[in-house]
Amino acid sequence: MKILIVEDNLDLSEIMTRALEAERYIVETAYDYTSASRKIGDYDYDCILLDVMLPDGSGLDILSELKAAGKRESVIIISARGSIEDKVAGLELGADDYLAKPFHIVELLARIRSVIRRRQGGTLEITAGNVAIRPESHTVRIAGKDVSMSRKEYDILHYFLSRSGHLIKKEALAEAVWGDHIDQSDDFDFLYAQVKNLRRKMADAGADVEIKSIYGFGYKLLSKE
Amino acid sequence: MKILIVEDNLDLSEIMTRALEAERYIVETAYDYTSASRKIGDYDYDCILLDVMLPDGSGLDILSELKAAGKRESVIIISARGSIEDKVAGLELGADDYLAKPFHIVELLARIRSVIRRRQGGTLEITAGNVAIRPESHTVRIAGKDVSMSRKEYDILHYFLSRSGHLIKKEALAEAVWGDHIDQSDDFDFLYAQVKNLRRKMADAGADVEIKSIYGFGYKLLSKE
DNA sequence: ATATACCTATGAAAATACTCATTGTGGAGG
DNA sequence: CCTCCACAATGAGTATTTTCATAGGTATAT
Repeated sequence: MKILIVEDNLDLSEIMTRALEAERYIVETAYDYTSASRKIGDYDYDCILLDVMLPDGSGLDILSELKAAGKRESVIIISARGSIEDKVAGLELGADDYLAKPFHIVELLARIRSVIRRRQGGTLEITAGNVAIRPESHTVRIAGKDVSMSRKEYDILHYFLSRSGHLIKKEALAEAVWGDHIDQSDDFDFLYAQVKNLRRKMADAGADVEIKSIYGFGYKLLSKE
Repeated sequence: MKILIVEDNLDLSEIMTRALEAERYIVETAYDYTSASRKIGDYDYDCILLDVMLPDGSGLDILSELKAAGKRESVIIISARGSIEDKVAGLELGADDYLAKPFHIVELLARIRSVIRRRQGGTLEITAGNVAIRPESHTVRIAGKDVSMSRKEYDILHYFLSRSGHLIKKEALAEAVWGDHIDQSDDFDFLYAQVKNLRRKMADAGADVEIKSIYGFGYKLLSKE
């Protein structure tokens, strides 16, 4: 279980880190909006602890970005001022829980456990148009029908769905799906081949979104027409 | 480029983090021996900045573990006492560079660049017996001859070589090579199949080490007879 | 407009990876 | 020592992934 702590108060951040590591979570930390945003883009976490007040921005903006990107991380908002506005705003933006400072570490641990448990039970879907994948079951539905996908096809579709509408660079996609086995000298034939198959499967199944090519960069998942 | 900072002084750690992130490195931090050791086991970094004095152990022990595991991370030792012993001990244990506190951030950045540059040039090998792989070129040599390996075979061999002589659990191997696509309900047929092929290739090529089965657990790479 | 260079797409062949059914093997308990 | 059962290995069949040769597109410069 991988947790990201976004908190600019170093003392508090350290206390939380130690407590969570003692519980065998894998912990990473970010101290400001910028680095938090980058880390969330670069990695997948199971849970994010999000301070609202950051030196260079609001934690709530990170939350919006996250949801806009269709990412599935659970988020617990942590706010210094026990203010109702933050709580409401946070939960409306899709946060999973809220915790006001100061709090007891055991309280935090309990919330994390509960949030993670809830998430695993919930039939979480990532969707765009009539295309949906369920990471829990590794399953794809298009236009209401289950469609079988190979592993690479699934991985690519997952990557597209979690960044629906955004520009997806070939290099980033390759890195995400194929890992570090990519020589820069390589061409992207292996990628083209998979994208071709994925496109065909999506079209055959009647998907109302499609993988557009962006010349010189990569792809973008957009609704048809 | 992913860098791990192992440093118990939070102020210093934060300063370094900000400076490195500004240079577009991906930064993670650990504040003690235990969590550093775990993170190094769980992830691959390009460079590790290692403080010698940690609350619960010595950074030099982390260095030894790293080398024992055959991992290829570059390490820069950072020591508070500008002591000669630490420097000598660190470099003897295979550290790539040494930096005494206090230091200027630019100095640190220069060292990191140099260490990473050097590493990319160097023809690093991981070996056991007459079997060697060169991660840079994704190449395997057995008994002096290049042997071609498929991707999975290479990955498995890499995992074995970096843990030569140690017990390797099936679950850990599967996790490392296949990633998260493993249902616990699954059997390990896919793994058996790959191990079989790898064994045959190694034997055919005349390797003097072999993959032993450890009943109920997994495997171990040992010299023949 | 046209040429050009560079991207991207495609089908088919080749290589690789996985599954399944079956056989072999190690070790605990009788 | 034998039996049994879970674990591990195997070969063959199937599916997936990659490579290769070739063709089709897109932007830029002429």
